[in-house]
Amino acid sequence: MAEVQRRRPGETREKLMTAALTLVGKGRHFASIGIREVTRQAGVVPTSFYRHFRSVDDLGLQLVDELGLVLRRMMREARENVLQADKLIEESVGIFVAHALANRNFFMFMAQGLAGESRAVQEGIRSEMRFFASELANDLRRLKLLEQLSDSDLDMTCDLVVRTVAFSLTDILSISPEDDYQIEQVRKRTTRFLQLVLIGADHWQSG
Amino acid sequence: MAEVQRRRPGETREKLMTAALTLVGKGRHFASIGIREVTRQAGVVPTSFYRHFRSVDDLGLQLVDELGLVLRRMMREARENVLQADKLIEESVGIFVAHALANRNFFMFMAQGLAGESRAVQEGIRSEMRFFASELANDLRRLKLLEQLSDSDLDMTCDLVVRTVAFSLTDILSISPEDDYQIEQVRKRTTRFLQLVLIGADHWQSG
DNA sequence: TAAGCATGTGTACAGTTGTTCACATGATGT
DNA sequence: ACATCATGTGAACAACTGTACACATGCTTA
Repeated sequence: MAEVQRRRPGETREKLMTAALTLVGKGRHFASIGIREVTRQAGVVPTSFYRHFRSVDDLGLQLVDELGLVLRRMMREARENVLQADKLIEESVGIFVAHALANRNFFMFMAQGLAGESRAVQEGIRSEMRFFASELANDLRRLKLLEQLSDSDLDMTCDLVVRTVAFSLTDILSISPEDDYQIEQVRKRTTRFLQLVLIGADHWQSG
Repeated sequence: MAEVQRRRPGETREKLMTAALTLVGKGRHFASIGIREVTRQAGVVPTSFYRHFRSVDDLGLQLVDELGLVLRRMMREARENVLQADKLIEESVGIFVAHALANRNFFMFMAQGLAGESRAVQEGIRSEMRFFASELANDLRRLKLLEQLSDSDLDMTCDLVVRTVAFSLTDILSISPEDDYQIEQVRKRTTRFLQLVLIGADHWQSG
């Protein structure tokens, strides 16, 4: 009676997750999305939702995990492409902006989640940011940059860097993706922000 | 038949706005709040809502205006209390944290709105932040601080300061208001962030 | 082959939603 | 005094919501 279901396992699960992201990308806020809405967007019957998620918040939590993967991919690319230290900031910001544009929906979800309504999602994203910051600290040590800073001062600096970049996210996402000029403006401004921060770190407790 | 209505004009309007803020303070996200929910919280019949607002988004817009007043009060207090330049950052951060705790719901609304679903609210909050940054730039000029910076570099610096503080907001709001220890931690960290930024600005284009 | 499991479907239902309508009240201006 | 206005009320509606249930399908393992 029903359709033939020659589908690979987890297909509907994926459809539901991308459906949620699609809705977010369309401007809806994650906190205002309902089960029926997601299933409708995914082209699936409402009941199917419960086969994979306990609630929309649960789906959000699993999205955070995938967000982690996206961030890790981004870090890897940055590490492969940023070779000389003098262009480090510009290159990194460029890669970040590119990823933000390529995974717009994911990053929108992230920006929303920071002040979202699910405490768990909030904590998940926060934890991803901490991880990102600590990896950044490792990289700086490896590149022998800011060597005079203590571990805790370096951590603070990286924390500030990650925050600054994260805030730029809201700038990028509020711009139409085709508006190259404005994107370029944000890229430049973010680069200057980070330069300012790193100059500050360089003179920290020594000026 | 109905109750006697010896009420001053705009009373229900206020009740509705504080009701919305109360819901936000209870952890709900503004984007997921409905008309009936607000009116229920305000102890008013649903129809009354339309007497004052076109929609929940409209109410949000008017909340942004009031948020502006809160921010201006905060600025005034900072200007009155911060006299000597050497304690400027610590004092300002202290005042900010105090206001964030005192007007928790308002600031939660602000944090949510930055990545919210109403483009208009988003733009409103962004504009408040710009205003705040430009006022800060004025103050720094008046206090003869960072004099060597060009106007545009000073603007950038102030922008970064405001962003950093705004991000700290999400830290503060994710902490229980009674957890004095954690609040103190955030205060210290934010202070160090700003010191880092200002040191960077001090050496900008000169190191 | 048969049993069990994961996955998907259709129907159903009670509760909630946004919105409209006709009406009641007190204040205001002429 | 009287008409008008701003504000508040209650009842009603169709549309939508989350969730439960019984059932169908194909895959896996024995």
